[in-house]
Amino acid sequence: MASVSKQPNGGRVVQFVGSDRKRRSVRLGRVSSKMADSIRTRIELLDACNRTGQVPAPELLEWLAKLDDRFHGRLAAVGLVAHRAKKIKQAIGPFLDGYLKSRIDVGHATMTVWGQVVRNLKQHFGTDRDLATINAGEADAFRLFLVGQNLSSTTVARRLQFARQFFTAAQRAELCRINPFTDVRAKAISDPSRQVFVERETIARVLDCCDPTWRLLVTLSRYAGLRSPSETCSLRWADINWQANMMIVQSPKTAHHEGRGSRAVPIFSAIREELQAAFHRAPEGSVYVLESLRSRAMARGEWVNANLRTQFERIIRRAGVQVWPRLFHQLRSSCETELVRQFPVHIVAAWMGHTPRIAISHYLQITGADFAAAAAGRSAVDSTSGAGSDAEIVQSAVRPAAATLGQQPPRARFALENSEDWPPLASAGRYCTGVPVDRAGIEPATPGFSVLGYA
DNA sequence: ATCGACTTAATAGCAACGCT
DNA sequence: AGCGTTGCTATTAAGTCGAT
Repeated sequence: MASVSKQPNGGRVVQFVGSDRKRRSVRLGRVSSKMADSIRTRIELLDACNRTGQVPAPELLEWLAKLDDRFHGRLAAVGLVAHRAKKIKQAIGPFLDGYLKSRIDVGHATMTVWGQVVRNLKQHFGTDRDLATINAGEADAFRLFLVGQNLSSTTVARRLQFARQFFTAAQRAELCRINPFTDVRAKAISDPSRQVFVERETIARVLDCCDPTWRLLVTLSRYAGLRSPSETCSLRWADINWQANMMIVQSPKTAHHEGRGSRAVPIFSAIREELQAAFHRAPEGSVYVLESLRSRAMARGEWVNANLRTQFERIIRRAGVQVWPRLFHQLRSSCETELVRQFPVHIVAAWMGHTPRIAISHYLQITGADFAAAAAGRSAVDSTSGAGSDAEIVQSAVRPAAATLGQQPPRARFALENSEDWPPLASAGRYCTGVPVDRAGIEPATPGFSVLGYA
């Protein structure tokens, strides 16, 4: 049926007559006679299947599947098997651009971050590079490239994670066989030097240099722990329940998680006055609390980089205060650090809109006040000024809810709802209407508003 | 009807050819 | 150098036919 012969150059060739009666040769290169013979047997089997229309045995199919493209191509050339689907060369640049474009499901900020990784990948590999040819070693080299950019370890880790995600997408599209980034990981080590506790005295000096709008923004960041600009700029007057001392904070960052598009946050004593003053100032029909900043942070209904940082740094310098790293984040972090001195971490984490685990690993700080209090034999709670009043506000906020429920005392209810990670304190989406509030009274009535969201 | 010798066509094996 | 094709020879399978 088929024969093996040796060529002058030492290579072997299997010859047979195909079903079209033409003599065909399959070159094997320099292989042992034993190997050549086993291939000859398989070629005979394939030829027989071709003629009789039978499906090759599983073992034979497996052998075929494992062949490299080159040799498989030779078998296909002589009509023994069908040609493999032609591999489309996919350049990395166009693929990544297309991938980003296709992901209409992610937010603007996510797209910005992904764009940075795409930029890095294009820089390192070149836009025309066939992504199927990138191996794990080169993915390792990309990691070192990122390290060389003087990025923090968390950034490197995160960007590698995104690179892995992009290549998984390519793999699923069958544009590459393996994901070269599967095992390329970097340990994210948080940099404690970027953790700063912004003292109340410090922020007071900064507030003195703020215009009213900025006063409110900074106050909401430092004393209610809102994310800026996403949450501060999303806050509406309709979200504020003056009587219940509670506001519903819209949270774009976590909106993609079930039930975490918004949360209830107490109107702490430290923010109430600022909020009320802003309410007085607000023009008739205002919807958003920080309308003017919002218009700068939004364009065509999408978030854009508001770059609050530049202006904030100017204000801080004007106040004669040294600029601290991660401006708004550290205000939020300082707020949470203070709050856990008064309330259990699971409650505070719920107000902050994250889990206790995130609070502990990224937010809670050790401050000089803790050392001072410990040395003086007091608990950290005692050392926080104004603790009593905030605790009262929280109690007053919780009481009506408990009354509505007519069930457990408020504390028990909180513990129940927030025992592990998140069940949301308030599944607040249901009463966030976005309807402009009538500005007639300073404490607008909000009928049907239940604090915990349990009507 | 069956067997074996002989003939012939098809196929196998080897090596060289010629192109890229 | 590597590849597919082709020429030539050897081998095998199939067909033919006469002797039994």
